[in-house]
Amino acid sequence: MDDKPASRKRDSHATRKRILAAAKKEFAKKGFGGARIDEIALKSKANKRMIYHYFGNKEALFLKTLEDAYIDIRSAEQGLHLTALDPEEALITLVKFTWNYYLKNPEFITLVNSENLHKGKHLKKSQIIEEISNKFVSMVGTILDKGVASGQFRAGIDPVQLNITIAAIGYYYLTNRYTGAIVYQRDLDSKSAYEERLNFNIETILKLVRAP
Amino acid sequence: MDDKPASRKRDSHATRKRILAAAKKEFAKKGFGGARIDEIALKSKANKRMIYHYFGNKEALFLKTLEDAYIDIRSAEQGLHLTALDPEEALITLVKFTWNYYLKNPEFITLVNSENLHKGKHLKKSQIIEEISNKFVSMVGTILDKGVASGQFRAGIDPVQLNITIAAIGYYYLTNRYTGAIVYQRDLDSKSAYEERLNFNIETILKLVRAP
DNA sequence: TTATTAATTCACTATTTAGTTACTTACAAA
DNA sequence: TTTGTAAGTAACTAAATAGTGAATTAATAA
Repeated sequence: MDDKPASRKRDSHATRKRILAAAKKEFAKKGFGGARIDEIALKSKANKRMIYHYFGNKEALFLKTLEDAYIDIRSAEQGLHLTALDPEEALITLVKFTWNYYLKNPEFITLVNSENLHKGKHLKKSQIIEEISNKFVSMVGTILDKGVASGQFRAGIDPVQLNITIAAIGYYYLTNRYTGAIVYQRDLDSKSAYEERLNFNIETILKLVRAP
Repeated sequence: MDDKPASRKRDSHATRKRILAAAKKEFAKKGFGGARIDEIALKSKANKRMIYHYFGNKEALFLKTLEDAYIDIRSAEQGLHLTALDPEEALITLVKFTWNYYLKNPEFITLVNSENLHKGKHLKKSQIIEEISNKFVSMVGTILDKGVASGQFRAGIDPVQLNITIAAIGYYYLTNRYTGAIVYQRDLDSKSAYEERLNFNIETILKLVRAP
């Protein structure tokens, strides 16, 4: 029936995947400095030597993990086909998507935080990030232009600043919800708290872009 | 002339201060997991044994460092006397202050990030944080109430959500400016980029709160 | 002066760490 | 069936690592 044997004992592709999955969890959980190669080897059920064989060293493994995380979010964004929507609907969809992606992929946030702690030294070496970012950056620009043309949005909004703001209002809340809960003495981590925040964020962005 | 000798050879107060200053830098630079006690001992020119003598262990030292950071920002905020200002002026001042504090105290951001990576486990043990946070949280509530009463602000804005948003739009930009510069292919780290962002943030908050 | 206390130092441990050397084993093409 | 290649393993190293035990030294109060 199967073209390939059901249980290959040697499978470099599968081993690489297991290592990357374990690395994502470990780096996300403890940051680059706190992550342990031995732990990644254990959790991926790969021999530690294979990590060095496939990825070279800890820093290169971190970069690959980070690249994969960016590729995942950017391709999911492309799948939204936002430029086909009504401009206001497109922005609402983007705010919701961004929020839900961060919520469901908490590793993304902590990986990015860890990389910024190191001032972007790993990502700077990446060949792929710039090209996958281009489409993403121009997307919001296109939405804004359409909204200005239709009279729904005011003119002169910088798409990069807007993009950063859309990310910020979701990202900050989620990454800092633990200290936030202590400072604000409120549960920020429940389903109803999430709903409330998402609605507030949509409101924030719409009030920012809408024509007077 | 001097009441106390100019160069005391034994000075527990000074030693503690040097240790805390070095710990702040080290934890901020490498996160809790990446920070090294030996490095803190070296940089503070204190014997490593003194760190354990005064602070117990790495986690307790981290908590003390974090507490001091929160105490510093909260007392600076209290010094603004925002509730005495016109409500709109008060919010603008708070947005500016928050931005400039993050910019001039980058350790605050990375310490808080590191603590959130560990889901707030250290700060939860803090006795002092809740009480210093109370005044801060109610401050924005008072400003909002005054603005609603004067007709400048719309009613129904949650002061906690607003507070989080004011922090978010500054914090996210600054903490993620390194990966941001790569993704957006723009220098986010120059004086003019800072000015531009601060203006955008003030606009975002005013459009959010102003009465229609 | 002397006894007490607290600041400081030194030398140490047990464990963990990233990374390596040298090997064995499965597979597939010839 | 042979043989080259790549997947995988085991055992190791040198340097770090958080944390300690026990001694020494400076200031101070009696």
